[in-house]
Amino acid sequence: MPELPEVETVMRGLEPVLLNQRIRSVTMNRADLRIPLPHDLQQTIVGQTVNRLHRRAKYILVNLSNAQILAVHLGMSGKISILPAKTNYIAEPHDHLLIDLESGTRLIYNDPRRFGMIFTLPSEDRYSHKAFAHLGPEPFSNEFDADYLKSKLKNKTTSIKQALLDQRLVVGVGNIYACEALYQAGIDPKIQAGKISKAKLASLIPIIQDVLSRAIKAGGSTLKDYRKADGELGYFQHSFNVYDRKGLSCGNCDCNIDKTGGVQRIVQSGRSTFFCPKKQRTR
DNA sequence: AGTGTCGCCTGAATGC
DNA sequence: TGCATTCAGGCGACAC
Repeated sequence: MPELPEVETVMRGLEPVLLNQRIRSVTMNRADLRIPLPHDLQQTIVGQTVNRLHRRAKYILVNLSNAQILAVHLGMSGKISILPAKTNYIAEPHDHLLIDLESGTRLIYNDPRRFGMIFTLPSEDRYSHKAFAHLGPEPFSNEFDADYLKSKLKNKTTSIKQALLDQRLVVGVGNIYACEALYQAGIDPKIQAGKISKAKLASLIPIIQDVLSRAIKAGGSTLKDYRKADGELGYFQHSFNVYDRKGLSCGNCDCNIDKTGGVQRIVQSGRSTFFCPKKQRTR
């Protein structure tokens, strides 16, 4: 379940391998992802050199020498592994796309649930493309400040938890880090987004940034489906305060779990929310 | 326009 | 044991 830290980690892992490399060939084993691989992927990217890698929201963007961008979204279960040159490739189930570089390195896109997305776009369409046009600010940008948050959430009747998951408000925050940030801010995930004071929202911003940057430092979180680009495990999951801790103590817990029942799990529009009812009461 | 719900998809975990 | 059900969740599509 890659969120911003996981995508950033994968992007950083790919950068040294891909930068200034020429794409030698592409093998599409299976194109019918939920959003199908473009049929002209091969002719768009083969022979091109990688000029730059970056990240926008949960997309990895690869700038190519022909002014096209290769965009990769890992969806729920997408993984990219790096097979060094002269290493024997052992095919795994769900290896949908192989990209071979001039260096001999092979990149393998594997995605059991096929929720991921891979497509190309002209770099000039970077802001107008429908995948990116609606996206809100990056959580580390200056634009993402208390004034912005307060004005965007004004009169919002939806819960703060759901609001944080909306990529039009701010990008990169998914279910795990929304839960963790609200815990750290002491905000009740159920309360209406429009009812939170500006001061409280102001405090939430550096907390979101802190949770995300600590997760990036730890190499992301390893859950059922996600690993770093080099196949090693991220370890931020060991730092969860509330996520996936139903009935257990929260991070800074000093409550009597036998009495309180510990971390609670509720479902908000089909998504699990984990929170500590004692520490998250702020409105 | 804003909000809520569903479907996509597979594998792991759980239930009977 | 084995089969069936539930759950995970990012995002697009759709309904109201």
